[in-house]
Amino acid sequence: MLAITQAGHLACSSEALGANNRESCPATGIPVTRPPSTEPHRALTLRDVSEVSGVSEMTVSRVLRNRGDVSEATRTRVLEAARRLGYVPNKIAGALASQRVNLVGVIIPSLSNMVFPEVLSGISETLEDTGLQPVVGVSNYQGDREEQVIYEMLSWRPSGLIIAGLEHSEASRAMLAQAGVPVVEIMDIDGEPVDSAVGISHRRAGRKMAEAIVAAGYRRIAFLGTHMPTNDHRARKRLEGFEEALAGFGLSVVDREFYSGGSALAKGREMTETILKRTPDIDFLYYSNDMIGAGGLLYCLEQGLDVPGKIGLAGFNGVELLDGLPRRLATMDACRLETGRAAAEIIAGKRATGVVGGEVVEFEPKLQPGDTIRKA
Amino acid sequence: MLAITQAGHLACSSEALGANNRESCPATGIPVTRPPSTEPHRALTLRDVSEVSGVSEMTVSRVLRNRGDVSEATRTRVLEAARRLGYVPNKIAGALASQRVNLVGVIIPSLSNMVFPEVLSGISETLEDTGLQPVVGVSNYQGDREEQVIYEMLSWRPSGLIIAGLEHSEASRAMLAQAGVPVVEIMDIDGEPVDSAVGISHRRAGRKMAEAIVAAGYRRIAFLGTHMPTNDHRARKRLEGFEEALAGFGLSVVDREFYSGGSALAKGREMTETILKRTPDIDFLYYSNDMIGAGGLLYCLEQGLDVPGKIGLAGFNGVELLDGLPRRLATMDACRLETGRAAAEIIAGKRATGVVGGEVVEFEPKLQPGDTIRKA
DNA sequence: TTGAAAGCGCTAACAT
DNA sequence: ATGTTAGCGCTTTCAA
Repeated sequence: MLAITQAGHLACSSEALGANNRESCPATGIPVTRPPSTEPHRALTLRDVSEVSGVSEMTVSRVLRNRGDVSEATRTRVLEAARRLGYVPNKIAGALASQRVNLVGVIIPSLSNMVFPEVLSGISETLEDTGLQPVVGVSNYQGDREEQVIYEMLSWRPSGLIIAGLEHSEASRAMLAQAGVPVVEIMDIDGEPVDSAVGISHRRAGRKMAEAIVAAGYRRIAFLGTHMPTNDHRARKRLEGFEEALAGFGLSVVDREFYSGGSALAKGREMTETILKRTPDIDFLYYSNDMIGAGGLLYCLEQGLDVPGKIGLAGFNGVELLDGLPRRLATMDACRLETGRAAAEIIAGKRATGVVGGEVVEFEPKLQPGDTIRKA
Repeated sequence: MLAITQAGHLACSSEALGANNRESCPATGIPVTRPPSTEPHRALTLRDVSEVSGVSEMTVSRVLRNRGDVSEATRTRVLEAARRLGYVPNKIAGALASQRVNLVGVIIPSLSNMVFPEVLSGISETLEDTGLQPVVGVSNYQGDREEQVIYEMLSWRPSGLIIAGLEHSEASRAMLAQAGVPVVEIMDIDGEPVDSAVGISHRRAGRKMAEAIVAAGYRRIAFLGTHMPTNDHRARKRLEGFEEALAGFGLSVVDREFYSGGSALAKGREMTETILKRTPDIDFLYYSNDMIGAGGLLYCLEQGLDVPGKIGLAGFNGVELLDGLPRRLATMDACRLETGRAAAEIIAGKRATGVVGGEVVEFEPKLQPGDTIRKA
């Protein structure tokens, strides 16, 4: 099942050894100066470029950063030398000296849920032309892990921090508050941000969906979602808003089913089968995400159920995937791309500002009725 | 659609200023307490902790890194002081002084294709207990962008670099070769790695699939995939291997269809419809990825086609998603998790080794026949 | 337009 | 077990 080949080749190129060590690649059999294996790799410094180009380190530094006035002649010579040597500046030293770091920490719970990579895309897209670089940390939905990641990131003194959610341990909140750089909490605005926040109100999203469902005439409504003891605050808030709105209509969720782990599509099928067998008169299935909703939809269609006539379905997130299903699942867009963009803009715009201000950007989740909810 | 609230609070606490927030007015020498609002945030240093705890900076440093012998009493006092102040070490300074950086650069083409986040999971899982931290860079399938990202990453002097693919610009290869740290090229081993490589042979994967298809008795075989002018080398190699093997049986691909962009599931449907209308006697559809394959499968089932009797289908990647489909699409596992793990192990195991060795780890892609290919 | 000196905050190496 | 000294490679500041 697993084959391992030991190639044991030497990554050797004459250029790799720098200008000041003439030697040949061992493979060719031509005499060499140094045995490569004993040569500890020494990274090039400004000094090397300085010596080769014949100008001071300071001038080399200026050229490489496009700072200050440098004569065209000098500029050319320096760039040429740097290129020839393959010089790569040491940002660690640069950052220490300048007290400036072009890194933005981004902390998300997971990479397996497409929702987060999508927000990331928005962030990285917006950061692209600001000279800032996102650095991603993953907390695995664990508070203590999140704490570690925050600590780790702050120790690199980034220009800003973007972090998913508003719920963090006390220690985490303390670190964020003291960070001295803009902090943007994303994907949820139902709560008290440490600094800035960008996202949608999940309570509101839940409420809106409930209103749409009731308006369409459904009454025996069930909820299906992830098992969310403490972790998935956003799903919990959505459910809270959902039930709150139902209560306003004198209704409540007639049954519910939870899962954790596994293929969401398959789980959606199973849960749907389970809940419909247990409570056959359900006329609407509200899923906490689109993938389980899609699984449920496939199940219902296979069973020949009348969707959306006898039974309606809705998910949450607005994932692109839904486009190819036999029927378009009703869902609600979580504005992930916009959220990522706005968060990045806050960080980018705040650079070099001493004052830490708080800004809350709320996006309005849009209902996408699809084909699985009756027209009102 | 978009609401913005300005909260404008100041993230300022007396603790943040450290123990020495009492200072003298330069002019009069009379002690004053500074108004917090005008206080530009100054990050705490070892020195602050040293002063508060009453031991030297060096000892504080030792405690914080668990290095060397420190008395339990001192240890406690230092930790207490650090905790109270909310001290977060400056890794930039630490890295510069120690010449060691616990970062591993990971460069992938995209985050939108779940394949890459999955490899990332394998990497980050394995790195977790090594003290190393992955830093992710995205190249958007663009060679020049990749070059920039490599440059940017190397300028932080990471302990290693993991990069998708074997095809890079000349400048990129030069940088990688000179990096002086282990470099692992992943997800493809058909080519000449700069240093180490981990992944599967896509040529071989294509060949294997062709053999399985022919063995099952299919003869009118079509290919559907991404439009791959220069970018998707892995898909290209797969197709090459596929056609090569077909040729061995005296067969060739009878039709082909390409797409780019959009929802893969929806595209899979469209392409399948198109190609089947154009060439009705096709008896096998080989897709370059599972998502378009799933779309095609849904289409075929809706059309009432006899799958796998009259027409067979296969995808590539072995994505978990397939589990919930009406029928399990035949596919080939690309060993993404294992690839991520092995790459991370190479980096972790090589730390502090001066020698640059090359190691090639090949995984064997496994055919998952599913329910869309006839039993031979 | 260019150069010299003085750190940035930490750790290695060497005292004590 | 703890402290002292001398940088790490760069940029800031000031001088020429």
